[in-house]
Amino acid sequence: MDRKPLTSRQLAKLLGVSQSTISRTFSRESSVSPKTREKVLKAADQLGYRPNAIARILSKHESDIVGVVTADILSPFYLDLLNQLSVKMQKNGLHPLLFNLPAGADGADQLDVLRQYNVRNVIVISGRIASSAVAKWAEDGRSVILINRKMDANVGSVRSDNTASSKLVADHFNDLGMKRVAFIGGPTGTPTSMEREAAFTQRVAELGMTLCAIGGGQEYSHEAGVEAVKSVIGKEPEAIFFANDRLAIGGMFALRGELSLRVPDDISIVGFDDIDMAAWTGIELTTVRQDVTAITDAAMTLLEAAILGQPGATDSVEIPCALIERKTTRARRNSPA
Amino acid sequence: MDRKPLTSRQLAKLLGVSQSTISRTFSRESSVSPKTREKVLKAADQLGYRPNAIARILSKHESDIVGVVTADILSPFYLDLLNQLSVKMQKNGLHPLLFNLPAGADGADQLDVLRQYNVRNVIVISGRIASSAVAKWAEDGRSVILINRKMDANVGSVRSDNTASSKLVADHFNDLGMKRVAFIGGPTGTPTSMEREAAFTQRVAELGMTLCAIGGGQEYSHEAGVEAVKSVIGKEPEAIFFANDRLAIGGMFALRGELSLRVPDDISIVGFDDIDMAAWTGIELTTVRQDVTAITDAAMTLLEAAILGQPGATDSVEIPCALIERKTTRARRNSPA
DNA sequence: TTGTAAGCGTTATCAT
DNA sequence: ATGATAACGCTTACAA
Repeated sequence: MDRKPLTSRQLAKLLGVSQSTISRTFSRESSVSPKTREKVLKAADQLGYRPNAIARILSKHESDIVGVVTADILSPFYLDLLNQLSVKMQKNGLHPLLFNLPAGADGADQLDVLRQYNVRNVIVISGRIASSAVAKWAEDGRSVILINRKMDANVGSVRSDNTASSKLVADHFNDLGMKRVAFIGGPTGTPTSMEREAAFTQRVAELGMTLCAIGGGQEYSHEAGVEAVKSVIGKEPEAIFFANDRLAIGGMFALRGELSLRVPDDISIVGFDDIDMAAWTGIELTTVRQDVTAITDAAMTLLEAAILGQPGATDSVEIPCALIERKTTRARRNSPA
Repeated sequence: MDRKPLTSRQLAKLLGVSQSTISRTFSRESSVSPKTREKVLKAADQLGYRPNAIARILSKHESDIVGVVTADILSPFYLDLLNQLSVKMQKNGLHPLLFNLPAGADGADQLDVLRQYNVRNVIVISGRIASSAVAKWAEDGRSVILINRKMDANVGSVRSDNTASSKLVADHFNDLGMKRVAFIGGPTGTPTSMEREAAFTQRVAELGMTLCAIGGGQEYSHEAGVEAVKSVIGKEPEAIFFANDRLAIGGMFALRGELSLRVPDDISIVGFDDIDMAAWTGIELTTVRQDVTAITDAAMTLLEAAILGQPGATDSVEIPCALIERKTTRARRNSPA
């Protein structure tokens, strides 16, 4: 019923103090006598007074709203990321204004809107946003933090270490005695997928295994995994590394179903991400775990630096991944290993 | 580099018009001559002027920010919901400010924050927010739209029709010639799960089948599905209805794996939601589809009504669900059907 | 149609 | 430590 919230001016009048006194008791380091501060705080609490955030933003030119730009949040991995990010932001008094890029959008419009809201800091989870838009944003004194994406521009980024972890997979296959291995990638041209492929390929060669096939190139979807496996199975790989878990699980189902092969007895497979499904009874996929907690923690650190104007805000941090061995890899049959 | 965005006052001076003229050309139905309007628009475009949203909100007391309160967005179903909701909001010039309730939060604080931002409209996806907080919000002239949740208070809601669709499942089992069926629910006390159970139970009785077991009561998780199936299998049900797809898929894996039963040859199962996994090769779960598109469309309709102050904003709309028959149900063995 | 001026609810800079 | 008062960038009567 109290349609109009109390303003600082009204509260001030009620307490017989000046409006600035109210303002001061609600801003950090300001000079108010403990006595009046307490009086104000108590009255505010009783009457339900809250400083108006919009007015504060207008006056201070800085808001505690943080733009979060995403696109195609299909994967549970992104969900997890968004989840953790949003609770951590809240814990720090920051509020995520969400922008989900529709098909075809390059993010420039969205950043424009953010600018209208006096937002200075943005976290980008989507790979689809245009570099030029990001660069322009960063140029006029605003900050952007890229997740799992790299850019030359002067922006912060936090990414999983695709290179080291993909080598881990090659090493694992080698330990298992594999000779012929395959890679199944995500959409052609995706930096992430390309990095994983390059590192895996290189390490495979170093170890003297042969990369007998490369598949994928479509979407990061279950069905793409199914199809890719079929296109690759003719080359008789003993082990397949998939660019993510969805592909891998699709591949596993195709292998066990239509192709009548046993995983891991006949063929080993490894995914990437460690989405929660990967651990499920009946799936138990060996995979590379992206440390979402570490990623979001790092992102928050960069964000805090950006807000405080500290130098670290444009750091580029790389988060190590771990190989989680579950039940889809096994030593090669007839292998001495 | 242009750290300070152009203001309407500066633009006005540049064009030799008054500041209000600028304001007027950017507000809907205002009296500006076509000539000056065009002049202003052109200059604004060239110089990159954008009206400052924060100042507008402060002045107009209404913002195009919409609060979105969620919790435990684990399920792909919620992901889909959030995804669609966010793109549809954007399409209407609305911006979702995301609040992800941390464990133990009842949402009151989050609504308080929203109030500080002059936001009037909130969409609640979480079942965890306290009714009292919602009621209080609705009372002081603000609107809330509940998704898949019902409340007595004067608030809008859009929900899937749990009752009718659960009966559909019972009918399906009956058509298949089943005699003994079971239900596996979500967390005890969850309204959604209770509704599904009640309707299913009632219809099962009406059709003369026997409900031989009720399981679940833990989380909506894969592992809970695995465990629940084990606890229920002793009663020898011929078909099981799960309160959601995650449970059902967990149950299916347990059935096919540890329990060595064939699905659907030995036992039929049906889920709820129709998350994308349900359609995957190798899963192909028969399930009740929640029409996320219809749900989000309805939510947007309510939202628009709320914004325009129209009466429909507190409607309670129910969205029908469809039974999607895939490969986890089959006529009972030795059944005449 | 256009301009003037008074808010909107803060913060910040002065005095006192 | 506290109180005036001028921004902040807009919207909106009211006047011209």
